[in-house]
Amino acid sequence: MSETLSHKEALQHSGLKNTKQRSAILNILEKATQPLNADQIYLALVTEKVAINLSTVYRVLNTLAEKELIIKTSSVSDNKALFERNDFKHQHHLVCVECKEIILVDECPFEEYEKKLNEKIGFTILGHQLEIYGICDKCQKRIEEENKRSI
Amino acid sequence: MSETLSHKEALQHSGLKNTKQRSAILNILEKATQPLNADQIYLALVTEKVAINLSTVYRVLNTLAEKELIIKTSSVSDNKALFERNDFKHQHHLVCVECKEIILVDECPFEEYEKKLNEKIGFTILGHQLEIYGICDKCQKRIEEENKRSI
DNA sequence: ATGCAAATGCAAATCATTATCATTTGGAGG
DNA sequence: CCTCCAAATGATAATGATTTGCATTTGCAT
Repeated sequence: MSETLSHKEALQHSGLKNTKQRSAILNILEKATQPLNADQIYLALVTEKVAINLSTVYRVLNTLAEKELIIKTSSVSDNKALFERNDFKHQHHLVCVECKEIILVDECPFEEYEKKLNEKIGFTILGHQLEIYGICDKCQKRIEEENKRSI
Repeated sequence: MSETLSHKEALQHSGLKNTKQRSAILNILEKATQPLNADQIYLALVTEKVAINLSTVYRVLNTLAEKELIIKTSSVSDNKALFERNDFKHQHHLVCVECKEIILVDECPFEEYEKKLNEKIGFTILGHQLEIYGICDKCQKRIEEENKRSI
């Protein structure tokens, strides 16, 4: 299976052993459509009958994030760290305040902006993290329906 | 003192009592040059001889954030919530990865970007949160000095 | 001045995460 | 294929960040 082969290579390349637990966690994040917290990942593993300790989940996640195989982010609305696969694509999160779903988008408006900041403040930019809040298409439609019904 | 008068009015306007603790916390955040976590706020209050319980600090911060008198943010590098005054100005954080200082900037590149997202994905944007990582001017100079010395 | 609901102090509890140590495992090397 | 050992894990305890419950205090309307 070429997916686990690339995990094995990625782990090797990072000087990490290819353990069942690490591979399983990378698989979970590979399949996920949005960033997950440690507990969600743990539950997904349990659901797939992978024997693992929650403390190991935390340790593995932090290790993989340190090696940049995955990305650790956070969310203002939660007091929990979030993790997502690192495709080495540059993406941002759209967070629906209704259903809490996170939509990943590729567009980024920063090139010009970062140049401007560098010139103006002398700040050497290494990266950024952007979360956009709003309401997704689905929830907008649902809310419109509900508004119609309440008339 | 017109500062505490405006706090009193802001609290009243939000349906909250004007307690010593709330006023003191708003003052701390008013004076701060960057977002602070609960422990930093608690220590600043203690330093100013304000008698308060840490659990009250948490409670007051969450109450004020709920009423949008202050803003609750988070930082990926910490497992701690951050709080800052809400000037109703639109600002972003530049985070120096060296000294951890947070610099507030007014510039925002989002108008065009948000229009584009709305058209493309049908996402109704209500707001965003942006953290930019890099190295501030001061630390760049210090690092250059150190590099010169190590030759 | 009074009374009452909101707010606070305090301590305990909960939640999210990390540390410690005994045991297991991946994989290099022979 | 076997051995050995350092890395990794399981299990549990601990820690740090935050929240909760309840008795008491306080802001403020009357």
